[in-house]
Amino acid sequence: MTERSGAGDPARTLRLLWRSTVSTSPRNGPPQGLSVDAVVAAATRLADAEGLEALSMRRLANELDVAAMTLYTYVPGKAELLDVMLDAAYAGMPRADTSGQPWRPRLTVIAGENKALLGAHPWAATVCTIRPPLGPGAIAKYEHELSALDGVGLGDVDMDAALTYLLSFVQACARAAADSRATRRESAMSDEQWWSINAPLLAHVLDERAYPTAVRVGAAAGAAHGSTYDPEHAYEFGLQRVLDGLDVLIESTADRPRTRRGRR
Amino acid sequence: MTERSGAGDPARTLRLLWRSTVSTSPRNGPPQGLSVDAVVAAATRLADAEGLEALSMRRLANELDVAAMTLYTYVPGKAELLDVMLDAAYAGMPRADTSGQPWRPRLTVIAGENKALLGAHPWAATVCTIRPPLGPGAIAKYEHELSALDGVGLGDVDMDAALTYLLSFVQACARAAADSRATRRESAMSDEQWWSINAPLLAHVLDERAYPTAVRVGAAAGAAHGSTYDPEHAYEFGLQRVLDGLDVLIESTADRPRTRRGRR
DNA sequence: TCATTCTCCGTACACTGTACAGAGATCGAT
DNA sequence: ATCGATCTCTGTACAGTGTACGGAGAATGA
Repeated sequence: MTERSGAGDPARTLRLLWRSTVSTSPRNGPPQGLSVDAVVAAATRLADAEGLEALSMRRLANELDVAAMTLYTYVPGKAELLDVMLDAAYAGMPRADTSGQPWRPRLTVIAGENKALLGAHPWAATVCTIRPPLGPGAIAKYEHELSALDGVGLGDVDMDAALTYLLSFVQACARAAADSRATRRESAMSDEQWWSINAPLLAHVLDERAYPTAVRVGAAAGAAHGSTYDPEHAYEFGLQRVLDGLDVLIESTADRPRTRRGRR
Repeated sequence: MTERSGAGDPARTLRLLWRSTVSTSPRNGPPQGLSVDAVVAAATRLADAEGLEALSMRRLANELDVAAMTLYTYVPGKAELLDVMLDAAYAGMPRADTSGQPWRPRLTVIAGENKALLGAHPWAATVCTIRPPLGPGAIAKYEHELSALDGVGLGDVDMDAALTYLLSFVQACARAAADSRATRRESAMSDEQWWSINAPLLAHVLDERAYPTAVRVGAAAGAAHGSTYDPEHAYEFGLQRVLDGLDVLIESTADRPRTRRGRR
C-alpha cells in the first residue's frame, strides 16, 4: 500500500496540523504523558533511520515506552500522523533569501532545498501528496517557492505548473536515490556486484547482433558510472534540462506577454 | 514496503525471464496443471484491475483455483513474479517505426508508448526498476527507445542519460495519475469535494496577508483545473519542457561535436 | 461524594509472504 | 513389477500490519 497524505477526516486533520485546541474544553482525566510533537518527532526519527516501512504503530509506541493503542489518543491514525510529519518537515526547511538574483539560480536553490529535505527524510519522497497536508509548513513552503518564480513573466497558472514540474523532478530523483540505497541495503549486494553476476549470465542468452544499440550504449553508460545508477549524475544532468526547458517557456512568454499576470 | 524488481537470485531470475528450461532434466512427478505464463497473466490481470496492493499470493492462488503455496512451484517468490510481469508487459508494448522522422516527434512517440503502458498497467509505475528485469521484453524496449535517439549527435553516455530523463518524467506522471485515481477511489471523495471541504476550514486559520503569492496562485491554478490535480495537463506541459530541455542539449552538442560517438 | 470524562492499554481480527513438512503421483532403472 | 527418486500440490505456522472495542483507573466539576 502506498502511503498517502490527506486521508482521514479533513476537519480533524486541519485542527491537528494547526494545533488548534479549539475551545479548550474542561479537560477531565489525567494529563497526557506525551505530546503530538513528541510523537511526530519520534516517528520522524524512526522513519529517517529505518525507512517508512519500519514505522509501525507498535514500533513507534515501543520507542516512546507506551502501548500501541496509546498513540491513538494523540493522533487519529497513521494517515494523519504522516500528514503532521510531512508538514513538520516542510516547516523545518531552511528558506534561503534569493531576492535580487536571476530566476535560474533562484530555482537552483529551490531545487537544492528540496533535494536536501528529501535527502534528510527519504520517506517524504515516497508519500503521495496529491492532497497535500494543508498545514503551516506546507503553506510557507509553497509561498517561498512561488516567490522564486514571481516576476519572471509567467502567468499564475504556468507558475504553478512550472513549480510542480520542478518539484516533481526533484522528487523523482530522490525516490530513485532512496530506492538505490534501499536496494543496496536490503540485498547486501552492490549494484556493481549485481551487474557483474548478471552480465555473464545475460551474455549467454543475449544475441548482441539483435540489439546493437542497447549493447553499445549500455556498455558505455555502465563504464561511465561504474555499472551503478548514479543519483548525483541523474540530478545534475536532469536539473540542467529542467531549467533549459523552463527557459524556453519563459522566453517565449516574454515575447508574447498576453497573459502576464501577477507582476505585482 | 516498496516493490522492487531485480531482487532474488539473479541466475534463477534470468532463467525464468528467458524461460530457459536449461537441459530439460528428466521431469519426474505429475505434470504441472498451470504454467508460468498463466500465472503471470492472472497476476497482471489482477494488478491491472485492483492495483498492486491487491496482488497477494493467496488472492492470486484463489484466482487460479490452487492453494497459495502451489504458486511457489512456478515462481521462486513474489519478487521474481514481479520481474516476469514487468518484462512481459514490456514485451507486449507496440513499437512504432518512426525512422526518417525528426527526433522530436520520435521522442514524443516513445513517451506516448510508455504513457500508454503505464496507463494500462498502473502498478508498473510503482515498481522500482533500479535493477531492471533483464528479460527479452526489457532489452527489446531499451533497443527500440535508444534507436529513437541514435543519430541526433549525442554521445552514448548522454543518450542513456537523456532516455532515462525522459522515461523518469513519464513514470513520475504515471505515478501521479495512478495516485490520483487511487485516492479518489479509496476516499470515496473527489478532489473537488476534498478541496471544497478544506477551503473554508483553511480560510479560518490562514492569514491571507502572510501568504499573498500562495493564495493568488493557488486560487488561479485551482480555477484553471477545477481544483483538481490534472494528470493530462501535467503530462502535456511537462513533455514540452522535457523536449525543449533536450533540444538545448542536442543543439549545444551539435555545435561542439567533440564526443560524438555512435554515429554508425 | 459521585458521575463524567479523560488516558492508557490488552485483546482480537483479518490480512501479508513464505518456511517447512507431508501426501500422493509419476518417472527411470532394475 | 517393484522400488527409490523426484516432482506437484497443500495445510499449518510464524511474525508482522492498522486499529476497533471495551475495560481499568485517574482527575475533574458539581
